[in-house]
Amino acid sequence: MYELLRAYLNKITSSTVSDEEFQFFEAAYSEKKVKKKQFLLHEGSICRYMAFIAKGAMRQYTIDDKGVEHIARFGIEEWWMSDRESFTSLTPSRYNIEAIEDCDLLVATNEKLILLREQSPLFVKMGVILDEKSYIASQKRLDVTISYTAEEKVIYMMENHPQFMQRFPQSMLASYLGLTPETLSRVRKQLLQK
Amino acid sequence: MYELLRAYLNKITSSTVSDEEFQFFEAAYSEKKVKKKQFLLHEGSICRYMAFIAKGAMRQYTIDDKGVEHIARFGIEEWWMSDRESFTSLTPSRYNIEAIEDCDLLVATNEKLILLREQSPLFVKMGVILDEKSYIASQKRLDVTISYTAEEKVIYMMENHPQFMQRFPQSMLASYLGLTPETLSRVRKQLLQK
DNA sequence: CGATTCTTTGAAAACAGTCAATCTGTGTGG
DNA sequence: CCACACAGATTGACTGTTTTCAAAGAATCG
Repeated sequence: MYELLRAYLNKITSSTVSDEEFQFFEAAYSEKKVKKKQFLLHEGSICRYMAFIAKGAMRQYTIDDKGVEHIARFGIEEWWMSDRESFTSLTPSRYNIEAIEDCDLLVATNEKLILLREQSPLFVKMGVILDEKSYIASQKRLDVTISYTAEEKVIYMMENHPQFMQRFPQSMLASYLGLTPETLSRVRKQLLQK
Repeated sequence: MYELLRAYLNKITSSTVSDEEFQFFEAAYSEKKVKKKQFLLHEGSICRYMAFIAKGAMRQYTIDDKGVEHIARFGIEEWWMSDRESFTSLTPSRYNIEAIEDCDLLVATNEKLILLREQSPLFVKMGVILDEKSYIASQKRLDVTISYTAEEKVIYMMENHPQFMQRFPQSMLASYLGLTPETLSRVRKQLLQK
């Protein structure tokens, strides 16, 4: 499991982490399994873990006043899951993080990461790169959400996140795109006929 | 002008920056004025500056295939403007950054900031805090955009960004919210009648 | 196999968008 | 300083897309 993290670290930082430096990662992260339909985080509690998905699929979502779920993000292999606000500032989270499939995770607490940040320059580098990637991704998603029609959203999803289309139920994909499940179903049908 | 940045730095990091450390900031940032309707960044060119708005108002936007403008963000006093992707990776930007009012800016190039990052721990701290804030803000905006009706969006805007409502033209506010100017106008009228 | 959950389909209603005309306010040049 | 021009905002009528509600069909799980 740690080898997956190691390979990911090398890939994302375009470096080769030494055995010595990677030992700090092994000390910081521990293995955790979360079964399908179980939660890594519940709304109202503090997010204790920053989790690296070695295997499986998860979703992070809120529930609004009307009881409607809104999916903030999906995660699959090689993605990170956490409510960063809650994680770093130790405040109660408004998000739920749920396993959609059985998951193998590598998790670290905030204290461990503070230590790791001092021990490993590559960890710091990874953090900067990830921040930037997630910022760019959320800008793009905002753009899509604001300006695309239902059909354009679905096409965008199929082209840019085909993995998601296969692994998450339609109703969740619809919520992610800001559509109703019925609309998503109809748009898919139309697109298949072309 | 530098005093504004200094006060901001103290506020955001909950610290008091020493004269010594702040000298590095003064060396890194230089003053720049941008007049109303002029651009800090044009689509297709590389974003050379990370700008702190000391005075004025700006917007950052893209133009899509159909020629429609989409506003990614607004900025007023004490906000930062830049296309971070272009700025750090020196790639051509797809954004425009335009002054909506005459602006007084403090700008730094990427090289200067790399240096500043080594000189000033407070600058690094500020960077982490800003990343987090902007990430949280964009998650929230995504939520609003996906799940709110036109009326809810306008109410959200009035409650959370009243400064924007006053300083930016309706058409731009509409674009920011993913509405047409007509719809924004109608919703405002309805709300005033209540 | 039965029960539950998810997806699809249909019809009607609500919502926001489009197009076009009018109104308002601001700034500019005569 | 006034009058005109221009851009932005409002209003109305209409259109089209998406949602809502309800029911039937398919898939999944114990």
